[in-house]
Amino acid sequence: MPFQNEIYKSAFSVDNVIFGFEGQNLKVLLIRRKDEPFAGQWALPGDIVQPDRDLDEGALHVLNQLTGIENVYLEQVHTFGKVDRHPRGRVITVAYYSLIKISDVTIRAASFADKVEWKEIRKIESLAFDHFEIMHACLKRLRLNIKLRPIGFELLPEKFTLTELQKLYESILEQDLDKRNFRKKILSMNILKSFNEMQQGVAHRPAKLYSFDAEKYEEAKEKGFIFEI
Amino acid sequence: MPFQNEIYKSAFSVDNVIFGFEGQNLKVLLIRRKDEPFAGQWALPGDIVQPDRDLDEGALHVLNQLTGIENVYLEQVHTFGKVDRHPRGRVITVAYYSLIKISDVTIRAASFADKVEWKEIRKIESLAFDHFEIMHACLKRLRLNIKLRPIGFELLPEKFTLTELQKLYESILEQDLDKRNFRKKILSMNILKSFNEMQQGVAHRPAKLYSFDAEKYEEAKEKGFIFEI
DNA sequence: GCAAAAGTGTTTTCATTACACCCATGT
DNA sequence: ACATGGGTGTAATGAAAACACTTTTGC
Repeated sequence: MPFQNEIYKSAFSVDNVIFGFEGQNLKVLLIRRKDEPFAGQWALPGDIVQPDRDLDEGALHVLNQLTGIENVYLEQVHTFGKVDRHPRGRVITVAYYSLIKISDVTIRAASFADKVEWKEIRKIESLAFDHFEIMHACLKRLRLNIKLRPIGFELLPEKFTLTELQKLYESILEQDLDKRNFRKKILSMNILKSFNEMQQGVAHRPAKLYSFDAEKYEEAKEKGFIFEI
Repeated sequence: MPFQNEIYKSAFSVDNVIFGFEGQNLKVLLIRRKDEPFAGQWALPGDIVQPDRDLDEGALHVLNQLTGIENVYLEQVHTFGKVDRHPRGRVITVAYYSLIKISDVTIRAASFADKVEWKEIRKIESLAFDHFEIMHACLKRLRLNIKLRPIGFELLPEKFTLTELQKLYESILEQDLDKRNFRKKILSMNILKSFNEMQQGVAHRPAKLYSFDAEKYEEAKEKGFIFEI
């Protein structure tokens, strides 16, 4: 086998596009690389896959190192394997995205990163390796999935207002939605539970708080309900 | 590192689910394995990825070896990497599917296969490794994509009748479609060209022949047309 | 009392569904 | 002449889109 004795001999890695939502903006968790190649540049968090670790576990491990959290929505998107995508040799990478609630985590630097930060996705202009392309492939997939599965809630705090949910959809889909139609549609699905609890300390009429009701959703699904925005 | 000195030490491969359509049935091209493990069993055609070959090329190479053809619709679906998916060590495999016109090709055995055959997808009950699962992941993806992109034509001869097209959709989606509504929808898209040519030698009124007009489709797409069945 | 976002229904428009009979050909 | 699939239109239904004003709070 070729490359038998090289460190970077055909290796595979996982990269994880970690999405979060804050202040009406979709964000991505990036690291600043400590080492060459691309030292000092922003990149997606990723890691070489250990021979005794499943791919999904590898992606979760990366996330766990940066945030300490364990249970998150994770989805495999695509595998990038161009021969020359890594300057040091053949590295095939499996791209994942995760959805997390920014307010629930505190990020911390990891061994492979010098700095870790949430970046607004719309302001990112380039990344190390082919990570910019990877990020966009994941965003594209997220756009598709968020319309067909109730995963948007993964990005919001446990309790949220309907307007927050709408803003989330608008920022991911990059299109404005009609307030009345959006609320009508979501509420008619019957997959939210509401509380007798209101938003606090806002300088306007406070909004009602809701949360996603996974049980109701499962029941509805049994009966043939199909989520669609 | 485990598997350090074995041939199968962390390797990656591609597997290609090659779909074809014949006699109102969706089929898949399978090989019968010559060697252990799983010698004598049916499996998806696949190969180890050479270090100097892109993943897509790897998938096309497999197809080319079995059929001799080169230009086909190819799509990456998912990467399977469970630690124990291969009995001889860690092998991560990238799954693709291809769509080909059965009538255009003659299949031939390849070095790694003892026999190569088109099998009706509905009659396949098990495959070597985790190939059954892989095949179904690809079928699921095909079902999704065929509704959103004009790729069904890849499975039909250059010229086809509307009923053939409908049967193709019905067999992939596993649901019956209304003849009048189907024709209305397809024809209203304006992405087919028709010929003054009819089906020959059938014991009923001969049907008109159509083919997919890629140019018209591209033009329509520019103007915002979105294919959807 | 003013600014700011919450909350709420009705009408119009368009796409989807359901449905049945005559036509052209081979045997 | 009969069997077989080809070809065609209209009405009913339901989902999506468009649209504007009143309410509640903090300051």
